[in-house]
Amino acid sequence: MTEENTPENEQNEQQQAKIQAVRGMKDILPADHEYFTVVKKAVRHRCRQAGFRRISTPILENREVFERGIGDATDIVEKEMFCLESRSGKKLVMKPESTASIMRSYIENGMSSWSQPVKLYYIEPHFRYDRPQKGRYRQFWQFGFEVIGARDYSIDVQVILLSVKILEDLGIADRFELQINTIGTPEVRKAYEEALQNHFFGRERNLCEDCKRRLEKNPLRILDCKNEDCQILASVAPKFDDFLDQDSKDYYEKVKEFLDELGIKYNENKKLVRGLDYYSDTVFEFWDKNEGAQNAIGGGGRYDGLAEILGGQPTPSAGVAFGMERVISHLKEAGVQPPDKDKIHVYVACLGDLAKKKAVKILADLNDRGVHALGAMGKTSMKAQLRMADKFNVDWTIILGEVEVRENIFILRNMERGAQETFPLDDIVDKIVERVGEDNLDIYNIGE
RNA sequence: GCGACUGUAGCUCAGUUGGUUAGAGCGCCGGAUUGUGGCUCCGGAGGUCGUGGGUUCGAACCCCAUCAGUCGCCCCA
Repeated sequence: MTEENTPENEQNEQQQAKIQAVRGMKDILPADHEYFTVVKKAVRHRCRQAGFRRISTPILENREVFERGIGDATDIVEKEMFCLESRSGKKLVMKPESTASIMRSYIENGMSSWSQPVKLYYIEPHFRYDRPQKGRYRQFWQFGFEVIGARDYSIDVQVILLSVKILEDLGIADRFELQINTIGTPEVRKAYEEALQNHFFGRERNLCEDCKRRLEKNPLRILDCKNEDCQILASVAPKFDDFLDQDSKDYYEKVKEFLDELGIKYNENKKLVRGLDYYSDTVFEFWDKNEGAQNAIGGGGRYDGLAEILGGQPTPSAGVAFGMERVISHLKEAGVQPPDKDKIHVYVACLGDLAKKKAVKILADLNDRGVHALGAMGKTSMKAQLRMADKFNVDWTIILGEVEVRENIFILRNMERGAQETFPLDDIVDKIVERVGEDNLDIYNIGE
């Protein structure tokens, strides 16, 4: 006997190694989807009301879209992108966010010829090669909306308002604090960045490693660094307010004025600098009141310069994005219960093959009329089938045995009371619809 | 990318100073007189002790590596 043929090895061959999900990737199970559905509906509802139309961009983009759009010194581009290469050697990336993709699409599809501004919303998966943690996955969903092709503080405010409305609809608005700031126009920012660089040049040794790197490409973010030495140096750096031009100041004042008018509370945060380069003027984030900047659930702002960076005409725009998983974890913490749309109304229990044949037809007829019905799922005994009916928490169980089939009748059992009635089999669909109630039927018509 | 902690059935966890066939609760499947759920009782299935090496007469337990998760940093949704 050779070693390969021992019983032990045969067993090993049969038992395949378990395969697990890729790091940072999570299954969305039915129970999770109930929450996703709630969020998606809230988003769609509010976006449609405000005249937004849905867009989806491909998961794969050319790497340039984000290197140029987000900025190649940002953490997202430097170390958080899922990069891959096409067979012909093209540098591709799984989109880490949607704004740059949507702007690419806007330019490519000639949306500048649509009525301006173009209002778009999205609910899409995104990918970041980051270290997984709670509320931080390598594949995660974001919803967001963009108003492309107009510069008007009322737009910035409406974007914020829409965000607040969705959070209110979901019942979690009071868990967050809106942080706002202005980072000026691209021109002002550039001048300020140069002044900052001049300030920090020669004092690099006092900066942390990250900031030394930032100094070259994105000095603005040194101000946001949490390192103590960096903060000390930053505190004596040129003040942004001295560089901010009157137009941006007025713009920012108007944003605040309009927010006040709408009764939207906010916290002015001079240190708020978003991690994506394309922002200008208004920036904002929604922070967890308990955790602060940690795991912000959403953020956005104005990005007037993005279109040009991506090779389009000057196209001032503003938008916002939210993390679905983070929103959902707040829904769960807040005890928000999603409605049970998967509720089963009727279970069909059958005995014998003839009854089973009838049951399959009855199930199809009930489904057609909008009744959520289950049955004929491999259980044979009446006990097992009723137990299953109970597991699904149905209101009614149809009992169809050999006797009933022969006599062309069926038994209808009220599961809560345990009472049973007998009816002619021919009336079964109407009878069930009557008991379930027209209002509870699940009917979908295209075009309605 | 850095640091710390964790990893035993589908889930939540026991598992004594390393010592024979690894346990519980819940869940799942089935039974408790002939075709009837929930409660109760009884029974059953299900575990390469994350994975791979090493130390040892002997490892779920000790060591190393690796994978995954959680927390913190960084950053963001």
